Amino acid sequence: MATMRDVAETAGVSIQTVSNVLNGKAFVRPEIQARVMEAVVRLNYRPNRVAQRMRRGQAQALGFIVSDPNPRGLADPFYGEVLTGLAEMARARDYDVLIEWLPSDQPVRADDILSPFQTRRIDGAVIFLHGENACNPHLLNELIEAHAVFVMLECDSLGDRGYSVCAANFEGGRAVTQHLIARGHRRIAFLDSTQRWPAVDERRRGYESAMRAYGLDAYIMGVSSPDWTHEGGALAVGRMLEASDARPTAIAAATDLLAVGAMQAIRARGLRIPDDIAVTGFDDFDFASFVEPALTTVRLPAHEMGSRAAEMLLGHLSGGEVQPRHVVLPTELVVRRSA
Amino acid sequence: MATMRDVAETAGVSIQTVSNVLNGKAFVRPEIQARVMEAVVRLNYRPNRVAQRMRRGQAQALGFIVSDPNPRGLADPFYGEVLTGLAEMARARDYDVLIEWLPSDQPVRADDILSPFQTRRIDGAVIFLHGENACNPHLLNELIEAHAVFVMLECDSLGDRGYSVCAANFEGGRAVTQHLIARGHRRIAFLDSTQRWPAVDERRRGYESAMRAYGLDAYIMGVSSPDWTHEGGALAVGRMLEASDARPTAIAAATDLLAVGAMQAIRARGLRIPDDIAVTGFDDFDFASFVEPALTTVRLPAHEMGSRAAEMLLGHLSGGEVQPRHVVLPTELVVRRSA
DNA sequence: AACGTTCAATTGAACGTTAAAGCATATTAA
DNA sequence: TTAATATGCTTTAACGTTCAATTGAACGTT
Repeated sequence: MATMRDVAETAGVSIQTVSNVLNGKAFVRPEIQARVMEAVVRLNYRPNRVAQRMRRGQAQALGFIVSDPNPRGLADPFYGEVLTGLAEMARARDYDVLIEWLPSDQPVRADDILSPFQTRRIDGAVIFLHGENACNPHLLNELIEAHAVFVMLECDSLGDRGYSVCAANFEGGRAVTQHLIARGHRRIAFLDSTQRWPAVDERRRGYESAMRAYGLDAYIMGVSSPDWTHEGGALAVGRMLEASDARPTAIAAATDLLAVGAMQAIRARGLRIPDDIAVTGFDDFDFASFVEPALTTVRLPAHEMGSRAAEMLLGHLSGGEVQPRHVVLPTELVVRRSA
Repeated sequence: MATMRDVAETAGVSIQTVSNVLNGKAFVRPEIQARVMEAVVRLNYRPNRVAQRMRRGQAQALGFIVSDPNPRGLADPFYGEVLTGLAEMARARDYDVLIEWLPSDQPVRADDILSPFQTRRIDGAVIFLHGENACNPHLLNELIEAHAVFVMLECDSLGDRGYSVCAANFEGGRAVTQHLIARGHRRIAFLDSTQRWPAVDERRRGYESAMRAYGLDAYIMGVSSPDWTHEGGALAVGRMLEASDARPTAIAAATDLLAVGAMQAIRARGLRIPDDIAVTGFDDFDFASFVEPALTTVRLPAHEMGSRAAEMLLGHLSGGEVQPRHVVLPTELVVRRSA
């Protein structure tokens, strides 16, 4: 592989001049510029990014740090979409994207996240933490104190000490509940995990807000173990259907996966959707339009979350003032046939 | 951030001795080792990976290079699963994983793939190319001639000049067809895109092989535009259902997405699955068990494809002989209710 | 003619690490 | 006792690039 030195020798100039031509930092005579560029092409020279990173003291790379106990890992399409948005934006600015998948289901330690910063592999990171790790104040404090540059997804608890990009979970929860109410439902249950997760708490508050606005009683169904899975949703809803005399006419699930579980349990008991019980989800996963009946749900702006987060990181890294520090991107009610 | 120099000064030894202690390259007196380690802990020293990469002349990073015209990008769960397997293996060997998403739907150029190698950002790559890019011999030749270290997914046309990891597409196609035959079907159509794609060609050959073995006629239904989508599948199957007098009793689709499209078209005409027409897919996407009826399909070993590919790359990079060069991982027939 | 300016290129040093050679000191062999 | 060998740490140099300082020429001013 040709180095700058080779180019310099071929063009008959100094190494620094080659650097100047390539980076446009200083004025170089057009004639010499042409000679350098010719050598660059002839030798098929490509700058050694590692040497650049070394000399410039910056990694020119962003990390995508995800912690999720789910064994399917990054296969969750939400991550893929976020990552695509992130990768597109990074690519446009010639930054690399590094994947940091934290497989453990134990509490995330600050070191797990700081490590790629400390070893100078990334300049900044988009961080998504699942469940109870999501807004852990101790963890966040450690990151701030270490001066890590990062954007949290679905957690805006850092005020002016941090950046975040969130979906409008509250509004989404309210919109889907209002939709159910407008369809005439009055007994509407919210299907949730018992494991806390701030993003989902917002969805539930949106639901509660809508219910309150219409003077209706909220009814939270907690799914415990297996958490956040369709099996868990099916189990919880199944139990409810057998026990209950005043069963709800609609179930608003906190995620599409829980909604699918609910649908399975409902159908397994010979009930019809949406006639006997309406079901809504949240996320608008791929399969939402494939299930029968197609799922009414709330779409997350996943792709844009990735690109906006990258934009904020890159803005901060290039020294600009990034405002606002906390972005909430709109969610969208997608009405299909399940409610 | 502390450097090796700081550690050396704190411990009262030379920089090289610190390096020796940390890398275990030369014998250092236990007493001095302890002093160095103490300084490392006290200063919270972390090796600068960029400097290591620079000095050692290797990136300690693997790329995951994907080209897919689909605008949803990496959101396809297949990529997520592969990536998870890749990331786990890389992490275990302390390699980084770099995402290289080639968004274009134009032919992939060798430079797109070579660029991260030439700029020294990766040592090796797992490459997945979609559709007609997949086994483009010119492209592959250029990669080989540039001495790029890579493992192709779903393309084994390189003989002893390259590495590959494939799913047993042929066997999967045969197995699912045999399953349909065993269920009594005789008129079985294969639902495919008209756009060529070697991995899917294998599936079709598996289908044809099974059909031939039972003396049955193959019937290929080509889906053109929109390619590889469920809309495309629905359109093609819809047309077939209206035109045909001798309609098939089963449809073996080349992908789950096409299968879902087929199911929608079938249901839209008031026919029942599997009673009137049985449907099978290929991929075992998340939603395969959520559609109604749950889809009989063939599971791809996506996670293992990622980890095996990483293993081969790492093996090659550490100078070992990697055998075999071409790995075919078993697929698994997953029988659900659609066939 | 002497001087300061500007322009266009060069030179030297540095980023943090590791390979290789170097140099003491201690140990062994003749 | 002396040379050969082993041990344990240090010094030097280098990876490829960019920053900062420097040189030398051309030019205009007084």
